[in-house]
Amino acid sequence: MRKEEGRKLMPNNGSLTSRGQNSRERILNQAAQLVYEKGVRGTSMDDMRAAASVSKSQLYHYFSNKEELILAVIERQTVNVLGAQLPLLEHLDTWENLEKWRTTIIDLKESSESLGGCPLGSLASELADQDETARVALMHSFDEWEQYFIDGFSKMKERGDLRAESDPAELACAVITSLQGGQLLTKTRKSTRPFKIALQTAYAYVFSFATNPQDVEMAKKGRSQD
Amino acid sequence: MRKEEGRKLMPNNGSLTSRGQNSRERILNQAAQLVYEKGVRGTSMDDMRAAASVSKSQLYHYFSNKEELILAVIERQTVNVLGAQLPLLEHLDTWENLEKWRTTIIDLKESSESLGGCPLGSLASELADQDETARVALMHSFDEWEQYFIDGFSKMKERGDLRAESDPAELACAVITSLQGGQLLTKTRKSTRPFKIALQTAYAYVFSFATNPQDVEMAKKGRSQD
DNA sequence: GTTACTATGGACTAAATAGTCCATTTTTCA
DNA sequence: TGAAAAATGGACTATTTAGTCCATAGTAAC
Repeated sequence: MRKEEGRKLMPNNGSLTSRGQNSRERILNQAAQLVYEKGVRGTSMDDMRAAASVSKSQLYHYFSNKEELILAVIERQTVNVLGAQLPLLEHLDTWENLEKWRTTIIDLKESSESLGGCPLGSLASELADQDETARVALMHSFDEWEQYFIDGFSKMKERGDLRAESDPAELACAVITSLQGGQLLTKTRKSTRPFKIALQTAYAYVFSFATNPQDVEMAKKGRSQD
Repeated sequence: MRKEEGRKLMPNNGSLTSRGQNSRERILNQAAQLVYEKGVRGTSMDDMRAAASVSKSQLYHYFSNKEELILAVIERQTVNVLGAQLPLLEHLDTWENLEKWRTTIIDLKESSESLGGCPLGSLASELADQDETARVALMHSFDEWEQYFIDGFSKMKERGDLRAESDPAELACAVITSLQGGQLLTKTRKSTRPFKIALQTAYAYVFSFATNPQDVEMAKKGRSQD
């Protein structure tokens, strides 16, 4: 009961007690988890209420309706997904680091028992056609994700690792779309094979714009030797 | 009222009158359409009932419950999706025909107003984790789809268009996953750009196994001249 | 026509759903 | 300490949902 530190005096955000923040967090975490497992329409407000061990009035005290809660879930999952890869995302500017990102998320996928697809992809598939606000939010999540790749590829282009006719934005889009397709098929087939093939496909496309293909080979070797 | 021909005597399948078949078809078509637009959980049995202009008892006369109806929808959408590309799918064994398939489905996507994603992909995203029977059915749908590519790539390999170290099954998987990822992002971004980039990415991967890259260039030129 | 089967209409139920409302408890801070 | 604000408990409602049931109408074939 004494684990939170930034306590008392001056509510951290819009007039929320630390107790209140705690409740709100619990709701949001449980909601994100449930929605990931059962989908938005497959998760009732009461399911989330029960999972978070709060009362109905609390649920509606912190989120005025389901739509708003789901919007918060989208933001939360964006932070979760990008956060899990953040240190790697920030340095996607060498062949070696690019390789490291790939092997890391493949290991992540392979070690997890879920095979449940990407939280953002699942939300996008369910909501893009139903809720314009959610669609735009998810689009921005993908923008944010792609931007790390755009930045990395741009640096590689400036440095001369990628040829002048390469388009960093296009390559970034290729990586994210492939990854999403891979997640979807992997979830459907309950096998990581499509995921790996999809990433391989996207990478081959990126590599095809390499100025010195030997650099790419070296980066791969460096990985497998390690 | 006289449009159906295979009428009378000997019910075409399990004791269904032509009138009955007509009702069943109407339900299935409307269900497929509604589920495509609003998702499985977003479409109630009553929605489908109303759209098909049938009574509750009819709905449950032809489909014993929602799960079974959705299973029928999966089969129907598989036929719809593959059927729309069938003549092209059956001859994916030259660079030129491969190009023709790509340009055709891109044109299809671009001309349609929907931008609503692939019906099979959407179903897979919603159901793979929820309904094991549906997951397996969808997996088989993707198997069937991929098989056309496996067959085409195998022929190209035998003929020497694709190098010996190429793996037709892997290339087929690359095409389908890319396509699905492209559909998802295109639906989220309301732009056909991701769809086109995803296909471009998959094709570049396939082309990278070409024995004679000039053949590929010729096939592309042949398209753009036409 | 009569018999047997198929097709249809629609009322009905039990459970689940999103959301409201008000009373009570706990915390803040002057 | 005491008033104001935040947090909580939980009953309640109106609607939607999947699914049942029974009665009636239509059709096939002898």
